[in-house]
Amino acid sequence: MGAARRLDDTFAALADPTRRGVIDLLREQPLRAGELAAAFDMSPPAMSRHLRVLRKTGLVQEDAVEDDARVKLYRLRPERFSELRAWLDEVEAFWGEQLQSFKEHAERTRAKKRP
Amino acid sequence: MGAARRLDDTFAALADPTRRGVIDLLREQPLRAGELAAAFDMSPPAMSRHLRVLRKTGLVQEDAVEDDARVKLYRLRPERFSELRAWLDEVEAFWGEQLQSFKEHAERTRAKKRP
DNA sequence: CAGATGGTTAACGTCAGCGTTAAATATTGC
DNA sequence: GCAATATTTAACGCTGACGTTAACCATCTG
Repeated sequence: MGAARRLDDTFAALADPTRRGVIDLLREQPLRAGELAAAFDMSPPAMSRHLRVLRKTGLVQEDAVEDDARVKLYRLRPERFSELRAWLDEVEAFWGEQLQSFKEHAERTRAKKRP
Repeated sequence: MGAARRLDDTFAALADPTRRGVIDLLREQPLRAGELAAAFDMSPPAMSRHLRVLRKTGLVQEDAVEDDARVKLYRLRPERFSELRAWLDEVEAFWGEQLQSFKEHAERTRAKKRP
């Protein structure tokens, strides 16, 4: 149940193009909150909330930088992506049975109509 | 660009728990629109719209059943899931470089402050 | 200490998504 | 032809997400 709720949040997080864009940028290098806001021509508060969403789902993580305590450096976190991959694997595990099931359902329906 | 838009829709489609539930059921066997509505204790119109969303993203496909032209049988369509997997692969391709990039960014920041 | 800088929270408006019921469309079977 | 069945479309209300600006907190710097 907890896992399902987390998947909800994960997919919702990824549904937003800005957030997917953020992930795309962080793929190459960690970036500061302000740099990300600028990259998407967006107000800092708006980006801040996107980052909160990504943090909450665990897709992203904020690190401090030793020189300046005001700066938050954001980077990706692999674990949650693995979870997503696990879901995909589970769904795709059943392709082979689809055709067979289709035939079975046809049988089932026909049987109901002609008992 | 078209692909990005489609990813938007795909993730948005999967963000809804009902629609993920539908996919979960269809994984085992194709089902009728009415059967799906009943399975989630939901009005037929509500389910109909969920199915429209899933159809639009191509995650699901509607087939006719030869006996009764009123009935629409829904089943999964593997192709779009592959597309999702491709996105995941792309994102995950860069894990190895993360640590290195982190160091580089630290350098970059420090250099800016002490030129 | 005063001002500037980096970031987040608060308050507000707008728009899109989800559910419901009522109506419409198409098909079946007597 | 006419009632029943399967599904979709239409119209309505509500709630939640996203963006903006203003205010707030912490930290750095001269």
